[in-house]
Amino acid sequence: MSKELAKTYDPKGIEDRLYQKWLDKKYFHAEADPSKTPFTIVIPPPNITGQLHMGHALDNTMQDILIRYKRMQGYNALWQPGTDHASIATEVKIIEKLKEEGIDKNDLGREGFLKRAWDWKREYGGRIISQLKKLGSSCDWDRERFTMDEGCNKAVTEVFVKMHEKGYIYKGSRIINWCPVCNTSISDAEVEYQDQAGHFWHIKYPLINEDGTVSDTEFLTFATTRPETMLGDTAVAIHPEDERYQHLIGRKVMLPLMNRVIPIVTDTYVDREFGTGVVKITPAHDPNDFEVGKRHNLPVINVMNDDATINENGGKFAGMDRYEARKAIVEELQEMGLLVKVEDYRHNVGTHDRCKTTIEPLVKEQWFVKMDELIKPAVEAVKNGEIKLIPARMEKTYFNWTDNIRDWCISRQLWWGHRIPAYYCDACGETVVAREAPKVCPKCGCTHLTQDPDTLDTWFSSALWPFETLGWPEQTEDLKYFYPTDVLVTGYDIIFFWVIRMIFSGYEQMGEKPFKTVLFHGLVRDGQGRKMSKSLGNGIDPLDIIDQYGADALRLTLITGNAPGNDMRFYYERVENSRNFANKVWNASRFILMNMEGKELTDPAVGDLQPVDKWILSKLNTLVRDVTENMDSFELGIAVQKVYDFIWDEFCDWYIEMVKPRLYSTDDAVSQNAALWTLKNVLIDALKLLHPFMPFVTEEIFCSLQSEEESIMISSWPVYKEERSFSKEEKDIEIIKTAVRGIRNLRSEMNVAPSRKAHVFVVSEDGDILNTFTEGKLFFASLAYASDVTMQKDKEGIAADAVSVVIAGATLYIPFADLVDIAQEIQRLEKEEKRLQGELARVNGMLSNERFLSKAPAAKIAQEKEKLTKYRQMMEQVTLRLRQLR
RNA sequence: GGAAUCUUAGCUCAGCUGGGAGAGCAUCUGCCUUACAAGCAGAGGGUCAUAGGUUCGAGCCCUAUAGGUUCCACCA
Repeated sequence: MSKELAKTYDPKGIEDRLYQKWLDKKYFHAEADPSKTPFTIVIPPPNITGQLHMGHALDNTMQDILIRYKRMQGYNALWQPGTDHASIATEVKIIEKLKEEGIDKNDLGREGFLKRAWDWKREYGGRIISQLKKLGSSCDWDRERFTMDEGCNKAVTEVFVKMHEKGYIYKGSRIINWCPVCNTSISDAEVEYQDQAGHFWHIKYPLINEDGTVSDTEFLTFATTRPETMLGDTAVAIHPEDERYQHLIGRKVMLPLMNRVIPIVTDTYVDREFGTGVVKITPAHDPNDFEVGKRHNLPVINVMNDDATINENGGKFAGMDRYEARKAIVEELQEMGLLVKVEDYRHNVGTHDRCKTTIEPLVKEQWFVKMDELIKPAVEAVKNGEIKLIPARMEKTYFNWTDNIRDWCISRQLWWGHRIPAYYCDACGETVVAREAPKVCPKCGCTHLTQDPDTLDTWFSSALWPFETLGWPEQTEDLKYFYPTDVLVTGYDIIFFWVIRMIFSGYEQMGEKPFKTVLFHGLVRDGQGRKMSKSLGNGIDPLDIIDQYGADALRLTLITGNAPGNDMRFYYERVENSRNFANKVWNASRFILMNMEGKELTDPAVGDLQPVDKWILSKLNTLVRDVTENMDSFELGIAVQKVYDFIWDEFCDWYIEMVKPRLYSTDDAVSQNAALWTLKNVLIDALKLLHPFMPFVTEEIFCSLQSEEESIMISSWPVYKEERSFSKEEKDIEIIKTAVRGIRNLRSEMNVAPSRKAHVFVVSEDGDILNTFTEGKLFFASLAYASDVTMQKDKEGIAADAVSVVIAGATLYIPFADLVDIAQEIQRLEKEEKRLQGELARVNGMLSNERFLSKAPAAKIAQEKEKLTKYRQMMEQVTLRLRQLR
């Protein structure tokens, strides 16, 4: 046990060694076991393309804290890990890599491309996992899953087929968001709106006269930000009640450049106040126009190819890029005298969140999930508290989305992902959705069927994550035991992408919520509050921080002062502080180990414990209760702050200092044993409370105190013990602390050199000297040791003692009250008096209110009565003390 | 346009259901005291954005105003 511990804590080597030990001992592994209560968290699966960033570090630290806490509490804790195939992100990366090699995706063909993708997955998929391990994550790695592994594939197909059977999945021609660069459709959630500078082109279309000729005097003027879409115009719309245009209802206009006669329709979608009150209608290239077109049975003319060039429907502009065409069209309209004016205009443009390309709304055949029915249980669950969101304000964001939900476009024109299990008959075109590829067409008997080339949105499989990882669609023991999971920890930025979709999928497939609580965290920003991003180059690599300061320091930094759902800024100063704290714990432990050297500890009788011992035990006891409460309500930042304060302030700065003289003198073995015993036991419990946050340093010390074979991570979480609550001692030591501070201040004010020692006389009310001390290295420690003498009480229970201090030849007689300054004391007491008056009024009011007495629970009434007594006593004391002081 | 959220010490932020104004860093003073200078002991520094209101009592609840951040929707 006695090994030399370094003077400063160096996490290097220690962390890897301990992690390997935990792995070897299989501490992270969980098996279904009906004799124990499960506690389950599924990891938000990181992308296989990903590198660990601060967001991951925060997310996984929080999960690890919860898992370690529950594991110590005796729960069967499972942290289910895995990775996500991240279809589009991965596909883009692979295409980039191929491009470097001079290979085009299409040259490889689907099979060849997928082979490359799987190679990529094998090469890089494990990278982020090993990075998570550096962080200390106690995931059950034996259960690692991948969203495209066999089980997940099965789950995806099963869900698709089932939902198709129920009519929740359908194929339809809709206007979708098309990314011309990625060449795929994307869902609404993937569109990111950016404020961009653009233009507002005011254009006029000539009206058609009654005789069918094109008017050269009558025009209809409107404004557009996208003139090139005019090629696909099939109407012009006005508001039905717009007085300015009543005479035009029923007439037609000539679409210039295309020489197409199109109708004027009336629709309330048109805002009379905006622009000229006239809107050109392009059903194929604008979501709103599409809806208008449907209402008026307008033809849908698609004028664009998938790469956003104009197609053959665009007449002579065919082949041009959309922006080229825009220029050409505007020029031509100007020549024709149909361009009225051009204004600068800022507006929001939809872009693809991955590649930032301006998306093109296009009408395409795609697969959709019908949301109106599916979303209902998901809304209900949050409304009635079945699923709790933390912080609660996230519910508003949640409902904001669910209330305005639209059908989910799930097909992607990509290769990397789950292929849609739909098959088309080559002969008759019949669509078959099935778990297995059909051999013959059920309609015409043809044996040639082709599978839909599209794959599914990556979030389609992520939505099944909480149950597919536990074995679904098989009814496994794991699934029955661990589902529903307990907590989901994630960033608020993917509430729409992922959280909601998991919730409705859980209810739809399992008939049960996927998790009980969702704990949201914010973004980790840089020191200037900016998002960390590659393009800015302001990202801080968590692995660098771990390398430099240790994983414990990183974890503590991420958790302290971080409230749920709030963004935080990352500062190196704070990491240093965290590292310093690890060092503080290390050194306090070293001190205790040194003093325990060669001593046999025995459990002391309660009577052998000194007031200081009882004080720290009592403080610890309260801490245990508070921290446990905070942990249970997911207030991790508050919990760790309390542990931090206890260890640094109460334990190190006061208790250890106060206890030193007992350790250094050999004349009282009983007292010494009590001190050592207290030191060791308080340290162990404090380490346990700290372990979820700082697993490595706590384990290292724990093993030095106990034995290498043991582990703090499977030790039991401390519990509140009534018999360890010593309120009298707590109060006494607090008074001593005040006295000590007062004396220190006095010395400081008098500017006395530290070599000049003070003499302290503890004097009773009658002026009898009860004890004397000489200030020295262990000056206030002596005071504490003698606290039973010092804290003589007067009849009213208030410390009436005083101290005399002799410094540099001058004798000062100081009643305790003076130490805190009489004026201040009076002020404080007056405030207290006022507070108590208010409190008494409140409690009195309550206890004389019959409605309260009849309706409130008995416990509450008893509690209030207790308070009343307490407040009365306090009031008496305060009044008395005030009289004395005045 | 709708919504959320924030405004607390020089900086960055905690402060849970109303009762003590706090932490880290920074600044200043004094200390290498045999666990720790990555430390110890102290100090200074705040009308808790502004104006009202509710309450015995408001950083916290309500209303309005100003400024910031974010999300959603998007009017061509």
